[in-house]
Amino acid sequence: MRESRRRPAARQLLLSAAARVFARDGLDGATTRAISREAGVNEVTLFRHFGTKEHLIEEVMGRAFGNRVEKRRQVGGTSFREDLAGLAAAYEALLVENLHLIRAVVGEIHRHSLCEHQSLTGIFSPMREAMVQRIRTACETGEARPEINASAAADFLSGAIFASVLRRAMKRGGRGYRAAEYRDTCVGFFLDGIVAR
Amino acid sequence: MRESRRRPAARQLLLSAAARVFARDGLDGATTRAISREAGVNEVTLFRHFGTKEHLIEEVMGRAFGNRVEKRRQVGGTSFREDLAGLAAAYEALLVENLHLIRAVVGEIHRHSLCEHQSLTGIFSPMREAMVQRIRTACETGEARPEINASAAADFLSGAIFASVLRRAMKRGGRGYRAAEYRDTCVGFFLDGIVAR
DNA sequence: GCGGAATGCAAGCAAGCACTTGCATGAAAC
DNA sequence: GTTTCATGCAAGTGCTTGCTTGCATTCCGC
Repeated sequence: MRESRRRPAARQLLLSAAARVFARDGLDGATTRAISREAGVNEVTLFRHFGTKEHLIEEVMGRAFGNRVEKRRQVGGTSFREDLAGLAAAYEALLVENLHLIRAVVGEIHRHSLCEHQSLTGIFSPMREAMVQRIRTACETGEARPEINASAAADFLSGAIFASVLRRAMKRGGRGYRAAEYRDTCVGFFLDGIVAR
Repeated sequence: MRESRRRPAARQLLLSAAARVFARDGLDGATTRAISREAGVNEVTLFRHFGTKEHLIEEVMGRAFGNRVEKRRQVGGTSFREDLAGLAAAYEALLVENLHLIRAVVGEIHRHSLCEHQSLTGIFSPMREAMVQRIRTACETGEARPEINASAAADFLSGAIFASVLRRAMKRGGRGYRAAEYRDTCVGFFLDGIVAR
């Protein structure tokens, strides 16, 4: 990059500080003063680099979600069940890692110019795609019923994981089961259903 | 109520207007000016009634979620599958109905004094409880496998519904299937699993 | 060493914010 | 008819916000 010559320190400091402050205080709640203070940089420098707060938001979201290359979607397990459990665990870890930013996005992004699609596609799609692929393969190899809609199935499972992460983040007391335990239970329900036979 | 004598119009107008503006602009984004203008009352009246904006938020959330008596949890269907499908549809309708407020809560409530527990318990719990009950009954009557954890199962299904509502609200393009269709597919997965046998 | 780019610093501006004060009004309660 | 009380209105206070300006400093390539 051409802007990385000389002293590009401030820009990076500002971007990572902004991500933290956005996560902590929300997109609207985060002030340019707080961000620059967190970055250890003068507030003026923020505006010299990004022009407006809105541009800063766009850059932060783009880096956090958009341009991310997901490396975790390894599916090298032995069984369908193991692969799915692994994907569910990886997806949950990804969500937990970015939870505060996700909460900010869910609540506030609709009031900003940044396209909602771009910001969430980056974090939801890669993992979803991996699940869709694995389920589709399973349908072909006979591990899963062939008439299954792989996209809907992936949305179903990943949605349940997503909601559980959100629920754990909002509720004070626990729910009587631990995260990993709950995740495995979900994969079990997903694969076997709950109906007696 | 003793405060309903005389002219209690302003208070109710303010509460319903606040709910709309909070949903539209977020908790922080909503200004007392905008709320009072939407209510058609003077801004001063808002402060005379609620003292601070924070108290207003508490009242609105309490009325929207806390004191709500859920009447929709009728479970009079014939089969387990039908009952579950009905509960899922009712739950989704409830979520869609309050979606904007829920988004605001998810994104911003952690910055306000209002207890997170109270605000979300009211909207999530009643429907969840109905699901737990029905699943538990199914386990006893043999409609579902007896070793199923009814709480985890209800969280699983309702979580998937919740995430699908959020997903539809955020994504521009559709996903290739309609809401009802997807919901029924979820219930199907939930009951039967996706594994071939 | 010199020039230019990046950064810091002090100050400030216009706007918007939550919230207050003082006073007038009108309708209901007595 | 008088009192009471909810409400409206106009104005304003102190604070914070995003953003700007002008100028001094520091660092790096040439």
